[in-house]
Amino acid sequence: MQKSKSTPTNSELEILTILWTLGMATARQVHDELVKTKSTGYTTTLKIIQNMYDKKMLTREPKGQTHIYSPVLKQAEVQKQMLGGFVNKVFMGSSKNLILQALGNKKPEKSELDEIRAMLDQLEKGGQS
Amino acid sequence: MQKSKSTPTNSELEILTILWTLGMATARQVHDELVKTKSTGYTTTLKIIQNMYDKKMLTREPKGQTHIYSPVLKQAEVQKQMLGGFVNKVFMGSSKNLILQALGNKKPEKSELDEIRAMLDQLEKGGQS
DNA sequence: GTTAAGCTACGATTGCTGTCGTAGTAAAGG
DNA sequence: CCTTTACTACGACAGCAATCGTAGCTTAAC
Repeated sequence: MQKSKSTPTNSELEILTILWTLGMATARQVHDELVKTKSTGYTTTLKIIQNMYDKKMLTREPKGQTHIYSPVLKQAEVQKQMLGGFVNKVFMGSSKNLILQALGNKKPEKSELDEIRAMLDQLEKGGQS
Repeated sequence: MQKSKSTPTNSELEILTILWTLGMATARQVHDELVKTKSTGYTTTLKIIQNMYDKKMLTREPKGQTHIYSPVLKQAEVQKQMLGGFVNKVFMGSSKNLILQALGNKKPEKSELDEIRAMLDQLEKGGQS
């Protein structure tokens, strides 16, 4: 019996991030990317990918004797869900405090500030809750 | 030999959050608060608090036959450190994307938008990178 | 003084994550 | 053919977080 939903673990997230940039990939390809940033064995990577497949976080199609994996969820969806949990746990549900803290931590580029301002404007214009 | 730093676990964070609002408290007081939001046994709470004490996340002073615990780190410090890790893991280091996502998720109050705007202004005025 | 209540401290246990070794299979080289 | 290489699938294990039971101590109650 395989587990259903839930939030990805750290290792799973690393693999998802790679898949989001590659679009789809074999376990070997993912592992080759992964090894650039951390030291780990191939079977470890494969095992986690298989777990993710069992959890239905990934789909796969056979290709020769191997498989090509693709993420089920879009990056933005996972980010949204994880951010929601994070703001609840760490910032007691206050997005505002999170944003202020994020701004204070490391100062963004001017162009990024402008983007954020544009978002604020759009929110305000766009109306209300 | 006890472990030193690191980021608090979920349960530890729940307890820290309670201690940040209470300032200081006995294990019993913390547990009474905790039980309002989750179902757990007293010894479980106590054990986690003791772990936190061993890890030096809390200080304590004896009071009668019990102890009064206080958090070592300020809430903002822990938030800052956890936010840093989170933005790296989930948003590939982009604070901007995190902020945009946070704004998009649930729209803040007008007053909060203003606060954020003020922060933006201050950042820009203050001058930086 | 004996019992009850409340607390601390100490294992023991469970579940999950990450780690890897190994067996088995299939293709590829010589 | 036989060996090497590359991949899958399975199982075992360690570390850690969380959970709780229990023993032992101290104070209050009767």
